[in-house]
Amino acid sequence: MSATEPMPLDAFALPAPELAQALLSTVLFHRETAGMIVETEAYLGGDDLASHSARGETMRTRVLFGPPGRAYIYLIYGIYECLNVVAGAVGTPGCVLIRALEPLCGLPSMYQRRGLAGAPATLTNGPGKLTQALDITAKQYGQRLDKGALRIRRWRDRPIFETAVTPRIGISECVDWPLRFVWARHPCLSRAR
DNA sequence: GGTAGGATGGGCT
DNA sequence: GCCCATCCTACCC
Repeated sequence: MSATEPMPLDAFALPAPELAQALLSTVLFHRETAGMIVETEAYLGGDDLASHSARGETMRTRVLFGPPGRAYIYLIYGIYECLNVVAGAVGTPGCVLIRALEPLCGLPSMYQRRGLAGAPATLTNGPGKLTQALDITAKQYGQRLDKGALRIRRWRDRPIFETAVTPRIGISECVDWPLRFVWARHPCLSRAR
């Protein structure tokens, strides 16, 4: 595959469902490790009751209401961190959850951070797994993703792949909304479909 | 192949 | 005090 190039900050200024699709095949870098994004979910503002922004702006959700291209990171089940990319414009609290990567660089570090053996796909085929493998924590809350230590870059020549759309995983509201986007049949997805 | 249960802590009512 | 945008292990087909 060809080399990567920076993703300009204004490329993140899309409605969450469009950004979720645009982020497929881009590469997430942090601390000597990197992986290609193959699974995302869009979370909307307004009437999307599954979104953390649905109950308004709080200390935790503050970054969702600001400019796009920032990291929204939260602790889930007291154990795992989940990484989201803030989408849209100021005041529109959409975001994109990064759910799975294909490991590309620094696999020994990923195995060490995960503390488990297994196939490379198991390093990053889930939202809690990939943050552990790339050492992404609440310390990165609010950071810009177009440049810096935690960054997203895109291939100069975007690979050709098929996108599939499904409902989101693990939520109890808006369960049928088609807002999960995957690289179809990719071996590193968190679920087969 | 499958599922049931526990870990664990911050956010919110 | 309850609820999680999860993961792993144990156990059962």
